[in-house]
Amino acid sequence: MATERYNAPDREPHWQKEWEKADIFRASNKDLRPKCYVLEMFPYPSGRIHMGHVRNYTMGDVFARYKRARGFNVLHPMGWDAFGMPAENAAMERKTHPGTWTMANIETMKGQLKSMGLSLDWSREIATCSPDYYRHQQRIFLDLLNKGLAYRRSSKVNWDPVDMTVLANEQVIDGRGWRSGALVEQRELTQWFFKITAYSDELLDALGTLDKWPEKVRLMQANWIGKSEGMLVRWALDKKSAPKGFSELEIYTTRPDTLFGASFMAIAADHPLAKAAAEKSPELAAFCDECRRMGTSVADLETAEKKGFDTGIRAIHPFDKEWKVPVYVANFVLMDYGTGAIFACPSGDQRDLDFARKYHLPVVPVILPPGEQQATFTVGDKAFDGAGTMINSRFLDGLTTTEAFDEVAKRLESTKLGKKPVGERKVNYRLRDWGISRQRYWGCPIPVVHCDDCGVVPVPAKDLPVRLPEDATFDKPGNPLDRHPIWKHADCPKCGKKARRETDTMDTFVDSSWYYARFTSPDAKTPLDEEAAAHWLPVDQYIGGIEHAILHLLYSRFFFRAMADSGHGSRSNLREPFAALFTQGMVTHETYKREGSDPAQWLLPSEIRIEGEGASRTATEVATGAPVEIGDIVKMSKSKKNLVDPDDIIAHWGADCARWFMLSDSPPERDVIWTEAGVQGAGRFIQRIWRIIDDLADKAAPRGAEIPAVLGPEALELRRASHKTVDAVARNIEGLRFNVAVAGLYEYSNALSAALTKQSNGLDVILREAGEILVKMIAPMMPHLAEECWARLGYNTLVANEAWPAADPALLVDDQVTLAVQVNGKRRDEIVVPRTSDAKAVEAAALALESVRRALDGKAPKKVIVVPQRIVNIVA
RNA sequence: GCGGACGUGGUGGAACCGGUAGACACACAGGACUUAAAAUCCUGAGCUCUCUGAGCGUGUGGGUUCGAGUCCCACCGUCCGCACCA
Repeated sequence: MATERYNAPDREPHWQKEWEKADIFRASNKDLRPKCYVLEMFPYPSGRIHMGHVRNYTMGDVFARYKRARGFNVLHPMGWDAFGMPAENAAMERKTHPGTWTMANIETMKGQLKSMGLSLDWSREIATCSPDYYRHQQRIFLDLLNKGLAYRRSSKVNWDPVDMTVLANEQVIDGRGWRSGALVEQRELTQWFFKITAYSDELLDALGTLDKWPEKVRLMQANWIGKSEGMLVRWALDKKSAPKGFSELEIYTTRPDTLFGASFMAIAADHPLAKAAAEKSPELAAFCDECRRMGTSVADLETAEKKGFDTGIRAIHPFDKEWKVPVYVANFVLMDYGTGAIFACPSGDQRDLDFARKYHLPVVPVILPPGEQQATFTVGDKAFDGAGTMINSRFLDGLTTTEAFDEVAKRLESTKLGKKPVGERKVNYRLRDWGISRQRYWGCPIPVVHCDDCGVVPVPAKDLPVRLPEDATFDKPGNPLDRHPIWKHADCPKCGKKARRETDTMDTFVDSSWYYARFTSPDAKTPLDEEAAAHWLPVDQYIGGIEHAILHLLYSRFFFRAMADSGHGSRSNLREPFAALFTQGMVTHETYKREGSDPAQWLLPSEIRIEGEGASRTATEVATGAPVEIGDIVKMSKSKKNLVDPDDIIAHWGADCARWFMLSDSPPERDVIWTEAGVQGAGRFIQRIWRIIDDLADKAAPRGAEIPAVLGPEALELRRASHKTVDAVARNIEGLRFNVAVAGLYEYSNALSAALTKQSNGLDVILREAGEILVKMIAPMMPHLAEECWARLGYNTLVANEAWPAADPALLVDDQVTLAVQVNGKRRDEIVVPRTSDAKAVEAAALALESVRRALDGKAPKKVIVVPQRIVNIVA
């Protein structure tokens, strides 16, 4: 008996080589077995993998390996989201080329991923920064352009005047650029857009079909799309008060039913009418400026009170020429939603009510909430925005809210102002088109040329890819493509005259909007091989972080459709790319900072030592012996330095240990706390499995031994446990409840070690079965250890190629069942009866119990409820 | 403000469709082995009490039910998302 400890760091590379030699994870497009496409969100090659990657890829790998064992033809590819800002920043800081930096990172991280023992098909590897990838993206872009799904328009951007670059909203902090600290300007810039709004309804409706997506993500996307059904209503302006050239004001409302509660109109500071009015009033102009400044900072918005300024303009109520309503510029009205103008009904909208109270504007209740009396109903400081009965609303009085909406719509649609109807029904969306222009180097070039005569001219398909110039410079701010001496000079493909290349590159979300589809045919001459796409797609299980709930996942859903509609679909006419989505939680860790440091000086977990337990735990810095404060448990991050390096864990404990830890205890969708104790626990379990198999290999019957017809009780008990566990673990892996599967495996190994000390008829044969079952069950989770155990059991094959063990249904049910016995709902005892006992026999057995008689205290039971195989409840 | 999720031992968490609450693990305590330690193995443990028994117990308070962690209502707390969306 070899009682040596299992040396994971020594054995893991061996098995990784064996898998590679056997090339077992390569997926064939021609395989006839049912397919299963398992995908984890591909990483940005930032330099090294982190624990979040370890968790994400472990989950995907368990699922992929399990599905392989279940006989599926599994596609499990990996690639690199390789374009993006950090590479350019690194280029600036270290004077390397973004491409060099990125490729070096990919090499490192690929090695790290390999050391995790993932069952990946590396033959399909994609890096989005490779011209072999982005040439196809450019091709798709041109086809979208052709279909009108890509277009240019002027739009406002956050401009950093120091870095000379456009910033995303999240890069603007307190009105300043996140890197430069410069005050961000709002600039009008002509930008490229994708027409995602053309799919608003489809994207919203199809959410209903994504039943294997988390409800939370679907809800977030639905809110993001933000569909509302309302009306556009044109209000005539009182001629005497209106600026020249303005005769009406068009507003958007979702509550035309409350039209008779109108108290004032409110328009955005950027509304043309506001601008016109401001020309004559310096005070108004000043107010508008103030509103615009507010727009930059979210923190200001949160605390800002509702403010307005009376323009002096009066609007005429659509149902009453004599009724004039003041027009205010208000800081809470947004120019880019609806028409940038609203009518306000204070009794039905809290915001309007606050405003009306502040400026002493009329508040007329028009909806009587259910259960209220009109005579006594008054509006205090709470608006009522629910459904009810119309009051104070002339011809609408007595109608329900919905009926009133329809009635107003009907009347406004048939009334004319000028030549057009006063009102029309209008569905509005919060969703805006996707701006994809980035004034940066390290992204996919937008393949068009600007010609003075011909305008925007697409680069002909035969000239793709438009490659990034290798010799760009990164020594100063601004767009390296724009200042490159020759790159942007191109001849117009149409007329041949000198023209300028587009110097914007695409948002990296474009790259990740179709990589999953490219994996199905990574070498195809066209963006997609429609046969391969039809074969593999949709992705059967997609796994990634919740932070991509909206943008990446919504863009991908859009882009996949847009591709299909511009000639790059799958043969199966699929619309949704991801059939099932799982969002895993973050990896968190305690934080450590030098005592009394302010600003905090954080220390790495590896730089400190912890003593004591529980509340009396203290930490000191290893290098200096200085005291260290133990802080909150938060997401692992560079800034808090609460990082554990996967390489260190793998080198010391092995990949299986890291994988097992990631799967244990915490439900996968919740955050997991990385602790040293947890790693040790996982490490102990690995040794325990090894000892069990080692011991079992000596005690068990030889391979292929027949299971005897009659088994001793211990043997039968173990056999039942084996088959029950197979069944439970399978169901838990299918449902991605890895922590529950892990608990089942712990329980099973307890049963197995106990069985190893027993004697029973046929036990040796059952031990052999049990050992093989155990190894096959841990194989998806701890694949290296499983191979080692498989070899110890006498095989020279790979357990990675073995089928998942079949659970015998006959062994999943027991002959005897234990029933709890309750008296008046309180558990008093339990009885063991044959599973097939009838209710009468169970009742008799329960009533005969001493504990039951004592609880009944001589009283006769009123009623006895017997739930077969579950419980007996005696009602006294 | 709106929307959503979640509250279970010292800790992470389990509990299928309303049927024995606390599986499994971590931490802890005791024991075995050892010169000793580590490792390993065994045992114990929700809380309380008048302790061979009983009471209480899944954030709080109600309700439905023979029976509620699970369903319903109200409240409290924590976390997340969106944010003046007309």
